[in-house]
Amino acid sequence: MKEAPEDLNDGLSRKERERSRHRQDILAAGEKIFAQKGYFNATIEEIAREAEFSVGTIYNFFSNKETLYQEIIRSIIETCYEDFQREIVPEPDPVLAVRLLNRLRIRQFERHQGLIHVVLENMPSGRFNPELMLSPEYQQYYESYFENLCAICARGRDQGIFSNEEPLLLALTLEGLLNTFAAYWLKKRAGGAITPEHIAILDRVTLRALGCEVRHP
Amino acid sequence: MKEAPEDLNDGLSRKERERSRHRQDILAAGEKIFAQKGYFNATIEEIAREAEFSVGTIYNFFSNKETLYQEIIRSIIETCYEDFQREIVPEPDPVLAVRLLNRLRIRQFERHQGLIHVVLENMPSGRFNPELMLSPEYQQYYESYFENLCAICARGRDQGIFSNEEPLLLALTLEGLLNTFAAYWLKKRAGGAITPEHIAILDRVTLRALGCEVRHP
Amino acid sequence: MKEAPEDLNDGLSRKERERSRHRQDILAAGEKIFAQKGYFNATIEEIAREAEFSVGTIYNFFSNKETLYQEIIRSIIETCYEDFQREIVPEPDPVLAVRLLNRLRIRQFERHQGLIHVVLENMPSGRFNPELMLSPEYQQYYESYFENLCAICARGRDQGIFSNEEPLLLALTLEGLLNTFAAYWLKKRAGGAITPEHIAILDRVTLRALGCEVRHP
Amino acid sequence: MKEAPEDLNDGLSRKERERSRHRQDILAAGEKIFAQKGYFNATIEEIAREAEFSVGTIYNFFSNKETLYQEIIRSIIETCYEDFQREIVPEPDPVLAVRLLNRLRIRQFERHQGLIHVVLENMPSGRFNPELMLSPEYQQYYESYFENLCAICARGRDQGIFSNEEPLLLALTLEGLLNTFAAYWLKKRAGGAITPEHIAILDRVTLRALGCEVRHP
DNA sequence: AATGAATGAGTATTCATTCAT
DNA sequence: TATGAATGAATACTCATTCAT
Repeated sequence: MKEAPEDLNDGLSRKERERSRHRQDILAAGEKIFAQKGYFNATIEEIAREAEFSVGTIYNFFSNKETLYQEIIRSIIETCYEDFQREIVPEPDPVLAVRLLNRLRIRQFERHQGLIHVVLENMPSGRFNPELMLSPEYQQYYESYFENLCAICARGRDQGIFSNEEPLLLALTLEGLLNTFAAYWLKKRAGGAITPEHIAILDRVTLRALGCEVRHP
Repeated sequence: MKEAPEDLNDGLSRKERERSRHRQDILAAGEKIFAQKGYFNATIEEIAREAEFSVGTIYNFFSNKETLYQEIIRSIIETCYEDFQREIVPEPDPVLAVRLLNRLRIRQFERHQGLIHVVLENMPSGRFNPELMLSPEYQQYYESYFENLCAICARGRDQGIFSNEEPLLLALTLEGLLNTFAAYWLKKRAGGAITPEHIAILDRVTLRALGCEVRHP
Repeated sequence: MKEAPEDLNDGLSRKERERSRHRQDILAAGEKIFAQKGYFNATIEEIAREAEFSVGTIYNFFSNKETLYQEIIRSIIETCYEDFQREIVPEPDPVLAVRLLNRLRIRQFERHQGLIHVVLENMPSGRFNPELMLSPEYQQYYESYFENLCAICARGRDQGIFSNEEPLLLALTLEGLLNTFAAYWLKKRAGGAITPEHIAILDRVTLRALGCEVRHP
Repeated sequence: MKEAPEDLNDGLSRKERERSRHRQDILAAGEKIFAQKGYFNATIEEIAREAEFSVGTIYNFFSNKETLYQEIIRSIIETCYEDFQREIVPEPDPVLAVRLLNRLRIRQFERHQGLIHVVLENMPSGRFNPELMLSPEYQQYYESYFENLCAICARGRDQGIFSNEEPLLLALTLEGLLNTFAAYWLKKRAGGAITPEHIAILDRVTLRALGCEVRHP
């Protein structure tokens, strides 16, 4: 009878579910430590301690430090990407899409604090950083993301709402402002969170930069 | 009379000049290797090889790897800062100042490729990166830079040329666009340099984002 | 029932006992190499080779060379101190106590050959040696040792057996003679061990110096 | 005319005298630094700084660090030996000779503080120290010193003043007490020097240990 | 002779990775 | 599977010694 509810768990046995949970624990511990210390200053031992596993167990799940790191980043990228696909892409109104993206990005910055810069630096619009080695397979996410972002901008432009510019330029504009303001506020905030006022500013700034006159700011 | 030619060399003796040159050579080698590999993957031995000195000589000039790195970054920051003070700050016309800044930043990106991200991430508008440890003394450059940038934006706003926004927001806008576009073009370029067309786009995008209607640049 | 045999091993598991044995092996190897070469000429690599472990393993047990050295010296000091407390202190007869101390010290010299000088030079009666850095925590052993030694001398004096001198002076006298003769014989001996004749001489010399007339020892 | 006085300078030219003086300066600087830090922690650079010469100049006078050290120790040994030959050996009265030796040794301890232990550890009665490598040529000084010391003790014994023991044992006794008390007082003294009272104690202790009854202590 | 910059062999230490239990 | 002790390659850093000026 104990086995019955497993049908609800993606068809995984108890063993499999446990293994999957352990894997998640290690990823979470890794994200925490890498975010605190950076890739080179983090040690497997410390991650193991944080995950409450032994060093050897880490290696039962991930073949080496590099792989563990890439998996963590991959999961961040995937989560960010999926959020974008789910929350932003289906929105037909370009202005609303931008507003939603502003909110989403702020959330992503807040949630992934110490590692978001790795995601952003590997974007086409991110600064080249020789230390941050992302395997090329992540490129597909970035390309798809940018295509969708361009599509939104193209729609805005074609509807005469945004400037009559190449969509890619509009997308870069959006990215640049979004990331710069979010980074600035998160660095400055002394314990305080991002407020609705911040969001309002971000909406105003991004929309104006896209060439869209904003009424009541 | 032996002393005469020295008057032209900052009053330095040949020995002193040679020492200064060697120091520069090491800094140049360090910049090259750190830019290629990043701080942690660069080794003193490789830097020494690049500089055509022995390992020990590196340590005669810099007390450790960290110090060498900080000195390299410091010199980049200082150079960037001085260029800004000399070329941009004295310009009374806000629009022209922005155009000049666009050109300057592109040059800085091109010149310092692999390390410019360290400078930018330590700006108030840069992303938090636990790996990029700059000693707090550089803060003064950043503060002064931002103050000047805000002053330019304030002038533009007060003259009714830029949007009626807080100068700090205008400055962040400018920074965000500048760095995003420069990074994008430098990552994409397949050997090709930044062209005047790129600069024209940058002028158009930044000025529009600042709220300034541009006719035909 | 599996637990039964462990009760006989200080309650340590096999793993723990093995770890403890390895630690002892490293300490022994360290004592041997440090004794042969001295602190600065000994290398961790050589100690590791002697202990039949890798370099890294040494560092799993001791955080650095200095600590390893101090632990070795500490264990010698503790052993010497405990022997003294067990064998000498309880002896009520001052003359017999001195005789026993003579024998004990000779044994200690023989057993710790190359490192006994570190112990002795950190005694209040030892020569100042800037190279021999013992952490101050060992002071307590020395103080306690000297107090006990003084107590023995005081008893001998009060019983009219030793000279009517300050006990401290008697203790220093004893120390000086003990160490000087032991050192001399151990340096000179060409393979030969310390003989009963040597001990007899030591008894005669020390007791006479303490002011105690010896008949036929 | 300036050259005339040189006849009084061992027939050395000004050049030669200057060179000799520089050599002495380096030896003095070396003694100071080696005494402070010990052989391994002292650096040639620091000695050069103390001597107010460059590193290269040190090597013009001494072929390497080891040699410089040995020369310093040699000069201490020679000085100590010569003082002994001059002040103690000619004294016919054994008791007075011991008293004079006590005073001399205290002076030597005071003068050579940080390096006297090197001299003493290389005596036949000194503790074996693997770190202190004295070239075997110094052995002659030690042998001659001990022979003379034994001769004094033999005289005292033959005159019925000292115990009827082997002179070598008497000599070791003397050495042991002398060095132990001197070391103790020098370690303990809080700025205060060795006083006449200390000397009186030393006389009493050494003479009693040699079997010589002392009247008014 | 005096200088001090350059050299590079020598070593302590770290830490990702392995593997026997 | 989980463990954690053992491994050893990699590297920063030191400092005695050399040598061109």
